[in-house]
Amino acid sequence: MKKIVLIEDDADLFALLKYNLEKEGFVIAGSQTGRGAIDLCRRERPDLIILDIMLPDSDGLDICKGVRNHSDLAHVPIIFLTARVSETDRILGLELGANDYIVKPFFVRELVARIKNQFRTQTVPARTIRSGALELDRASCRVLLGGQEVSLTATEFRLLEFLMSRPGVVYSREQLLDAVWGHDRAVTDRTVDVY
Amino acid sequence: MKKIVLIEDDADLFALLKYNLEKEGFVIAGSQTGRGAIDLCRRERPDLIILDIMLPDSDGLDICKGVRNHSDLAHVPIIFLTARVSETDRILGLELGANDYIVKPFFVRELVARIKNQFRTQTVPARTIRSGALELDRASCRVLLGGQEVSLTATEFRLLEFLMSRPGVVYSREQLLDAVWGHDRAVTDRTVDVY
DNA sequence: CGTTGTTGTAATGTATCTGTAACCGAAATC
DNA sequence: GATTTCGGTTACAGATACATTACAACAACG
Repeated sequence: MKKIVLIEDDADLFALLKYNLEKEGFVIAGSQTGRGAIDLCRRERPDLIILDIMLPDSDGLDICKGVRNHSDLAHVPIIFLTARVSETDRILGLELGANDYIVKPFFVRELVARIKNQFRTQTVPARTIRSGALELDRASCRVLLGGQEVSLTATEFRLLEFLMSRPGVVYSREQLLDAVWGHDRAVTDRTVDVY
Repeated sequence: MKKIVLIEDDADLFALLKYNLEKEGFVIAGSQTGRGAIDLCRRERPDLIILDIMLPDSDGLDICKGVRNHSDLAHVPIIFLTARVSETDRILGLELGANDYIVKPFFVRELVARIKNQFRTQTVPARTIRSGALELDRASCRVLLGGQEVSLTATEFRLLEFLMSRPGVVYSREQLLDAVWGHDRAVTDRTVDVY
């Protein structure tokens, strides 16, 4: 199930979108203010973000930048809602990293089509990751060391997958807990040491 | 070996794609102009066509139409390259017959994945799948174990078919429910365990 | 050189997960 | 209308994965 964070200050539009997107089977977390939007995304780990550009308390583009600066969120597709065609140039400015936009007023059906399109166009992660004699197969959830299968538990596998997919990158215990154990964990950081 | 015709006017991108696709084992014939693209395809009889939408001398969509009007080429899958998300609507316009598209800039890996996906979805699924002593016949919906027929219920068969057609791949209960039971299921995930 | 804080590892208790049998309702079949 | 079959749920027991803790080794610091 794909999770979407929706940032839109207009209460009516917010409700309309939430209702329709949930009917489509998406899980919606949302906020009607820009303040705290990034924290919301960090907590919710959405698969996609829908962002109104004009917010009373902040600029959607700033939120976009903030999201992109977060290593965990940098890859999450963002679709902008904008009231003016004239803004679209700003939106698609390369380094901002918007993936798509839609101009108000729009048909919900079209937004849904664009959302699905984002999910479809996302890059497929490689099936196997290699590092020296170590080989990890995402599809079969198996790990080979020098051709020999290594038996791992689910958590061990997830941790190894996370690390191997970001070779050479150093993470704190906190970050590893967030990434592998999830945000709603109730786990000491010493657990990471053990694993 | 699959042959691909590549129509892309940007010389750098053309060379990059040609290099990478050949490394993937595809045979590449190509042109950096739209003029004569259809004749090229008629000569080369490719298994797939990659087509830039914006060409200096012609519109990729016209080439697409031309290809589709040729009985020999009508069935060849076409993947579009486009610079703008906003063009995707035009591309997917039904009667044009594009099979897929990818928005620039893209990862070569993703294009390769889409190409393979085209080839994969084209192939007719085998009538029987085998795994060790187990043999599943899609047409007759029968399963043999060591030549001996095994009596399965419909749901059991669908589940086994799903798993056997993707040997070695691990799925969560959630995924299996989606695949075998359908999205509008009203079923506990423990049901998967039982099956 | 002693103290303090940090990290690796094995042991441990527990909570969760998983396999299986029994059960139940609905639909199909006789 | 009775019976069978199928699909789904539930209960229970056994397995094991998980988080924690304790302890030892080590590093850091004064």
